Order: sequence, then C-alpha cells, then structure tokens
Amino acid sequence: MTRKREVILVNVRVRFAPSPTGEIHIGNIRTAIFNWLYARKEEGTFILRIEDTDRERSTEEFKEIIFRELKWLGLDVDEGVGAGGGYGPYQQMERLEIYREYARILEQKGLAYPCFCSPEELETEREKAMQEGRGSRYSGKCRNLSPEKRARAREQKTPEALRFLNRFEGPVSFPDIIRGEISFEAETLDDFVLMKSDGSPTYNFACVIDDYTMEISHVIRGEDHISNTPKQILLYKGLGWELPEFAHLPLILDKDRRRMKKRSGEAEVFISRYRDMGYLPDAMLNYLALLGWSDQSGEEVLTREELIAGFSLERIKHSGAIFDREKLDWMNGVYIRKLNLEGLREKAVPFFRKKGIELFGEKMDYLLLALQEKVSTLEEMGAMAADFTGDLEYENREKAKEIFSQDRVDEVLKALQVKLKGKKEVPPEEGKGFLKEIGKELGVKGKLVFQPVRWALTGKGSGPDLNFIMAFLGPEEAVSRLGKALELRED
RNA sequence: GCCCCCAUCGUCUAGUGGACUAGGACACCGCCCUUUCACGGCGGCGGCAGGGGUUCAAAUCCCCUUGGGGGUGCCA
Repeated sequence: MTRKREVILVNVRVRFAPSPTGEIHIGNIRTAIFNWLYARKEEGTFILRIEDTDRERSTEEFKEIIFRELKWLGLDVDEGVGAGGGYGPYQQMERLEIYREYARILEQKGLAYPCFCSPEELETEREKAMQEGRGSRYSGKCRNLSPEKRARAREQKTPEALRFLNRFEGPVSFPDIIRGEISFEAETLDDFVLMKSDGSPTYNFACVIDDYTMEISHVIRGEDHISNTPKQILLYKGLGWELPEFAHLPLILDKDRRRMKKRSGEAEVFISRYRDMGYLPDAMLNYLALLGWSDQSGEEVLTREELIAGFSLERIKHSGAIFDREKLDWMNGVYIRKLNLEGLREKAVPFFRKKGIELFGEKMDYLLLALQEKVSTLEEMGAMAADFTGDLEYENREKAKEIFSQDRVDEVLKALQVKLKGKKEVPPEEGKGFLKEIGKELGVKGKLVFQPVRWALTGKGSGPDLNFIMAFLGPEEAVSRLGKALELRED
C-alpha cells in the first residue's frame, strides 16, 4: 500500500508508443501529452517509438499522421523515430533482430516454447472454454511437445509461434504511481504469445524488450494496459530485469461512458478533425491536460509553461473522464480571444479561404476583430464571415419584417442611410457615433436602433459589433441593405 | 464467466480525518454592464451511489452491496 516511493534521482525517460494502425485520436494524444508534460517537467527525455508490429494494419500514412499531430500540438520529440538517438532503431519492425535474440534467451532459460496451434484451432478452443464457463486461457497443448513432435511439425512447415512458459505462482504485483499497489495472481495469466508465426513480436514482448533496452524510466500509458502489466512483469522477472515505474492513466470516455475509440458514436475522435474544425493547438493541449489532471492552483486556463510547471503524476485522477465538447468550445473561444490581430489573421485566413473568402488589409481586419469576440472555433469564424461576404439573406423573413415594421424604425433606417450616403468609408469609431446620434436625435431606445439595423445589415438578430460590420460592408452596400429593409417593411 | 481498475453537482474537477453550511470551471437560469446580441461582472440551480464499521470526529480509512469501465487476441 505504499503510494509514496523512494525519491531517487533518476534520469527521466518516457515514451509515447503509438501503433500506426489508424488516425491518432483524443485518447492517444492525451497519453502523449502526459508523457511530454512529465518529460518537460522533470527535464527528461520524450521518446517516440512506433509500434508497427501489426503487419496487417500498420501503414506508412498513419505513421506520418503521428508526426503531424505531435507537431501540431507542439509536442517536440527528443529522441525516437524521426528524431534519432542512441537507443535506436525506434521502430519495432526494424528491431526484429533484437526480439529474436531475447526470444532465444528466453527459450534457453526454459521460459518459452514453440507453439504450432493454428489460429482456427485456438479460436474454437476459446469458444468452447467460454461456453463451459471456463476462462479463455491457452490450454497449454504445445507446452510439453516431445522433440519428435516438434521436429515433425517443423518438417511439415507448420507455422510456429513462440509462447511464454508461465510457471509462476502467487501474486504478481507492482506499484502504480497513480493507483498504488496493483496485484494479480500469476495463475490467472496464461502462456501468452511472444513471437507471432510471421516472425514479428507481440505487443507485450516487444514492449518489455524496448522499454528495458531504451532505458525507459516511467511507463506512462492508458489504464487499458493494466492487465498487460503482470504479463510484462513476468518477462522482466524471467529476464532478471528491474522494473520501470508504472503510471496508468484514467481513460477518456465518450458520451456513452465508453473508452474513446474510433467508433465512438457521433463523437469526433480524431485529433485531425479538431484541427479542421478550427480548434487551436494550445487550447486543445490545455483542455486535454485537464482531463484527468488538475493544477494545484485551481486555475484552468494555463499556458504551456504553466502546464509544465504544475504537472505531476501524483495529481492524476483515478477515474475516467468524459470528453466534453462544450467545455472545449468555451476554452477554444478563450484562446481565440487571446490572439492578437496578427495571430488571428494567421489562424483564421485558412478558414476564410475554405469559404472562398479572399480579403486583405483593413477590411479583413475589421471582420477579424468583429468576429473574434463571437466565436468558439475558427470554422465558425469562417462561417460567420461568409454571412457578410455573401448576398444578404434573412435568417427569418417574418421576424425581420416584424422588426422593421416597428414604430419609428423607418425613421431610424432612413436616418442611417442619410448619414452614410456619399461616404467613401465608415471607420468603426465613426459608425458607432452614427448609431448613437440617431438614437439621441430621434429619441428612440437603443433596442429600436441596434436590432433593426442589425437585421437590415446582416439578416440576423445577433452577431458582431455593428460598427465593424458597417466598416466592413462599406457605405454603399450598407445603404443598399437598409433600403431592402425599408422595402420589406412596406411589403 | 473470470481477472483488474474506478466511484464528489448533467460534465470536468478541488478535497488525502477536524478550517466542508462540500469549493471552482463548463453548461443552464436570472440580474448588471454595453442605448442591441455577444464579451465581461454578480447571483442562482445542482453533488459526496447505498449500507455497515473504525473514530470524540469521515467526502476523506476499512468491509460489503450496487453501479460504471477495462482486460480476457499470433491487436496494440
């Protein structure tokens, strides 16, 4: 039950070890974030290892995506695939020699044996065991094959896998930095496969060999790996190796409270989608860091530096966290509002382009500034911008008519027309003045000025500051739109 | 089925036996500000899963129940 471990000075080396078998999703990347934060906090090394031993599904494309997403979030890799380092190679399929070497050692130690069972055979065995209410452990059929039988199987070129010979008994336990002592009974672990018949290592095997040979100090990974850990510990024991520290992270859950996966209901799970939808990497990093961890200060909007400074594995929660899009939206909005004009331009322009909006100079800036206060994503910004750059369209014609038909609204709209007519441009300050003057001169309430003008100019009941909109539209277009409103009133 | 992990507002969380009348954030609702909407400010709604212990004292420690999740692959 000792949660506190001895404090020893260790050179912190952590790894993010994704498999390139699909797009990186929220869960994956949060693991990367925690590893990275820990490395930075402890001034350690953040290593990228690629676990491409699933020959069926691993692709070069997915590998590239891993680089892309890490880069986007600003998780710089110190060592590993694409970064080099003294413990390579860092891609598992390039380490086959190493695994074979340790497989030989295990076999020599009598801790591994060849297995000639076919996948089909194992499958039916498993089903039968399940039906009979037994566990789905491997039967151990090939455990004690006579040398003759082995020779025969090899002669017949029967595909051959290598299994771990589990002769351990009693508790297999390990201290988890986040959860404390976790214990399993060795008897519940079966003779798991080490090397597949295609010559590649399994996850549990490769992981142990790599973590050890790469001198990983802390294995920080998802909670879904807790049940793999005792198997891995058996390997460490068999090889006579010292254990790394383990920290199993709580899972990120989807709306159905299930582990975030590729198919998680309607939820958007791929990190790339969030980039496309106009979320800022800093906001994403900040939000994801808060899923399962919190800063001691209680602050939630934290810079990269603050995140690093406050990070600790001990403050990580034990229970899963549901990914909440609404809070992310709020946080992204906060980050958008923190951007200065230059930053805003850089981030938003691609989203304007996507909407076919090409603007430059002051005009663009007016729009940017107006929208900045209103949106929670850049995509939304593009969509809103499109409302102004396109032709006027009433969101609700009846409602618009109602607004325009109010008493004295015609005077308001006409008064603004008069003020705008003949002008070449309306800077925001001046436009704001016009609106105030009209209210004063006609003696009408603000609501009768701003609402009708807003509907007239934008076709909607809410949106950016009107002075920016006028500046953006320009006097000529504004006058024309006011005219349309007056026509509708007459209708 | 078996193994393992987890359990504070709807959601993210603070809380490590007394400072808890359980604090903050998102969302929601009101009010204020800006002669509009939003932004911002103020306030409200809302929670320790249940039951037993231990203790002078329990959200905090122990046990059971319940609930949720993960694993049970020649996937990782």
